[in-house]
Amino acid sequence: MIPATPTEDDLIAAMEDRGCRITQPRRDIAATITRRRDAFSAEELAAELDGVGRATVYRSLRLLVDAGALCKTTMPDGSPRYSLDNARHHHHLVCVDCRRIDEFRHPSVERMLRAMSADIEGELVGHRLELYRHCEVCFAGGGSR
Amino acid sequence: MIPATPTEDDLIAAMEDRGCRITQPRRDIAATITRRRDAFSAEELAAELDGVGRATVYRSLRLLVDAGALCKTTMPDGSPRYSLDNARHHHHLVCVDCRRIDEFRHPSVERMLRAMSADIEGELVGHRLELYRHCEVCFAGGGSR
DNA sequence: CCGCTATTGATACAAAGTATTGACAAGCGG
DNA sequence: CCGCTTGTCAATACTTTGTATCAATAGCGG
Repeated sequence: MIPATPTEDDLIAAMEDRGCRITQPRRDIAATITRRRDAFSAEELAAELDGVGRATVYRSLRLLVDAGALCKTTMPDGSPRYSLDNARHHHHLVCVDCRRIDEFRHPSVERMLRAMSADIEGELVGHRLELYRHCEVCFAGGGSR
Repeated sequence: MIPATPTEDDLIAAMEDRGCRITQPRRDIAATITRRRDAFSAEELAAELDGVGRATVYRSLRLLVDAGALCKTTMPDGSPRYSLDNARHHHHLVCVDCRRIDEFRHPSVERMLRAMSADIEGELVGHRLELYRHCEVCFAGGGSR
């Protein structure tokens, strides 16, 4: 079974599974997130959701990240963006031009982690890996402008 | 030649090399950074430097990161810490308990990047890799408390 | 020693959240 | 069906990690 991009209902189910009440603001947030295809910042999302408090947006984003339905990715400048979580375990490929975020999985990542854990003292508990690139669209379109 | 941990003079030289004036605040910052062995936050450093403005601390940290004398590392919660940069190209091994930051180099990282760049469209321009662990000291001392 | 200009400290502002608070409202217990 | 408990809400204040502005100062080059 290939994990597909989560739908609005998937997001709502993810919140339900965590024992949360399904409120109108949370429905609105789930709908708005799934409607857009690209990665977004918390403030962008809040701006799109008139009538939903900023704090509620942040709380819901954290909820969805904790539930594994969303990913929080770090841009090269350190600012965060959120995107739907498609696959079980993956890393992010971030376009430094258009800020598009793609997920990828590559066996060499796991191989690298295995190789390193043998050489590292203590116990590995997690990692963060992000790759920055000019995506194929931006690269073709002339990288510098 | 094995690159050693930078000294106060190395930090000052790094700033000089960038065409900066060597001022008393910058001397103080270089001295304070090299005196402590561990990673630190910008606010911690500013608190230790009475008489040096917060803005100056942040400006100097950026300068030293740009000059390659310091590394800015992201903790699992996303907050940044600074540490002296020992080696040319490396990644960070962050202890989630004591927040100690070690540098490491492992050929499998470069191998992974090479393997992936073949499978990735566009042009890779950078990456971020951090490994989180319980370090050998904290692991031995009983990880949970 | 003088003057140019980088640098400074103070302060305000910005971005990305978190904590608090009073108001609701949803579900439950009877 | 009523009332209570408790989760959630919007608004707002605060926090953290910086950056921008600006008048005053102090390096450095001659």
